[in-house]
Amino acid sequence: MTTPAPLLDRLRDRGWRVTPQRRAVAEVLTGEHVHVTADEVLERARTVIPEISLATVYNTLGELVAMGEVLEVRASRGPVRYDPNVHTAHHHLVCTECGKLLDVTPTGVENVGLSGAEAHGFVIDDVDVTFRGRCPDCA
Amino acid sequence: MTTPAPLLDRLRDRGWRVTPQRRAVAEVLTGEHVHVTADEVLERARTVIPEISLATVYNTLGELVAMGEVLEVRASRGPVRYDPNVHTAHHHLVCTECGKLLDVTPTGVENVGLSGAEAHGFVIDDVDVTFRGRCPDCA
DNA sequence: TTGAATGCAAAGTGTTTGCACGTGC
DNA sequence: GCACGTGCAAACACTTTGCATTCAA
Repeated sequence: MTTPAPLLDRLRDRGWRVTPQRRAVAEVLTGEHVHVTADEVLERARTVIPEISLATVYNTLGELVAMGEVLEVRASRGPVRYDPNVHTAHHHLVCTECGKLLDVTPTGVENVGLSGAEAHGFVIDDVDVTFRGRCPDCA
Repeated sequence: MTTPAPLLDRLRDRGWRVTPQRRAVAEVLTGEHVHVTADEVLERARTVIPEISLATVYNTLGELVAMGEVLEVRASRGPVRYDPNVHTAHHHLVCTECGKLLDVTPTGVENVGLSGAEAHGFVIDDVDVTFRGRCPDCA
């Protein structure tokens, strides 16, 4: 139905052992769902593999994050959200009241970076820009 | 020894009931300690009020955050850090390996903002910019 | 005096881990 | 076949909560 996840191919190439569970998690993330929690991934993966466990979901998500295929997004409260949209630069807008989370791509922030001296010797992997406020419903 | 916390005055003006515990927490945050955890605040506050409880520390920190006097900083793992430096615009640099946390004030990022349309009707309170990477020790 | 703040401990939430069993390569 | 992945449940780290007691104003 959806596109046949090139994600899985990439993972196999990296030596990933492809199991039904991992495939299910990858498929959930390949869909259009933008910011899912581990529980939501579990719930959706269960429609394909009813016996998949939360531990496996966490394991898999953790590996995907480590491989740079998925981004962790933490709002002020509540569980971590996983964002499979790593290939389009974007930032986040989060409601401190209800936790609503939106993508934003403000103009003029794309080139946020650190000069050599400012990096304090760090190897920078990524920059996370989060706008906090209250959404129309909560304000 | 340090400056006599105008923070407390500000809080009293806002109708805060000033208790020894709250004073102790405020004093910890008035010091030069940049990014403290709730436990560290407890530990330091105990040197003044040995019987202060963790619950009170959390209560007080939560109120200070709600009042905008303290900022919450969440690294990838571990407990929330509290940053009393709200009056100088700055961003954070965090090591994804060991959790080390540094302040940075990169040039050219000060005016990060959202245009009306981009805000999606949100009332923006603040912007949080976090650079993630590995520190010299971990890289 | 009196409502707000405190301390304690128990409950909660989200995530990680240990280990026996199962399975992709 | 064997190392790696899985499911389960218990452990875990951090934070919040309920309630009787204390105390700042």
